Amino acid sequence: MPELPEVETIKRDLEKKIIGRTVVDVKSDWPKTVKEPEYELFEKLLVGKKITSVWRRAKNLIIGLSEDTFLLVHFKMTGHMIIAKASKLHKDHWDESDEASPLADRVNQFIHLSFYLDNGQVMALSDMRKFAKVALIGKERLEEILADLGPEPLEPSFTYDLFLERLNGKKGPIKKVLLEQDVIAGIGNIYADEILFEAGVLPVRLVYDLKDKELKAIYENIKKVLNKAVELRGTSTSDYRDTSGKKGGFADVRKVYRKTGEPCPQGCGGLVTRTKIAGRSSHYCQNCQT
DNA sequence: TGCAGTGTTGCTTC
DNA sequence: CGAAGCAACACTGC
Repeated sequence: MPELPEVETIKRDLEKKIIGRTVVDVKSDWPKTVKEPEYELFEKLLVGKKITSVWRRAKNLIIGLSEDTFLLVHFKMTGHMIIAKASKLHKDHWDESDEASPLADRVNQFIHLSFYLDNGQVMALSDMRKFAKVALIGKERLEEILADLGPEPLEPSFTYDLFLERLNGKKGPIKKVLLEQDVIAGIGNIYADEILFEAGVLPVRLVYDLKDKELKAIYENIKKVLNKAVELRGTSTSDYRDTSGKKGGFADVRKVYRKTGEPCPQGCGGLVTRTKIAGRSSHYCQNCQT
């Protein structure tokens, strides 16, 4: 699930926990996670590199390393990063009474790539479905990979005019277009549904058909919903956890996503309905959204 | 028991 | 060419 708010949460945690550390070892039981360079070289190149910065672009996490190299991480469906003492990642050391331990949860068994650091800690990629991808690349390659992404919706530079410009000429339902990373970067299925609910706009509505007032409401709620989700450290409907293994708080305040059949939270008397748009399940209130 | 559904994206197919 | 479908993988719930 890691969408913009989840990756932002990971980024902020990592900034506090890993900057200045040096990678001393790399291990993986699923080398396919590494896209480039080939795994053996990836491991070899990483050892000895110092972590200098942590960034986010759309749903990508970027870890800046010495010698102008970058570790690019995309979490896809179930990936997330865990920081723990190296000893905590082995079952022998599992303390079941420790709620904050990543091992208090079903996280450890899905760790497929581990970066051992020079302070006895590990940064570990936990990823049940093994879709996550990482790459170790230079600046030019990084820029090439990120080149097609649309604007960052939480940046002040993402103005209403820019939003309109990005939507201009886009075909199909608004829900589908909100998910397109080259139009606006970072929105996924959960937040697209929540944004459209707050805006009172049905997900099937065609972009060219939306009125000024509706466009404005969507624009404002992109910022509002994403900011709220960042504040609450993301959504954990399933496997997502922060770097300490804790769940995000947005799942508790979400209004429609995966609430099919429940009464509308606005109390309008309608029920939350589910439909499929562009192959993705979409949740909305037939009463409040028009 | 079995199969549809799950947060993403990029490749294949039509 | 664009759009739709599916594959990558593992698990949950009906």
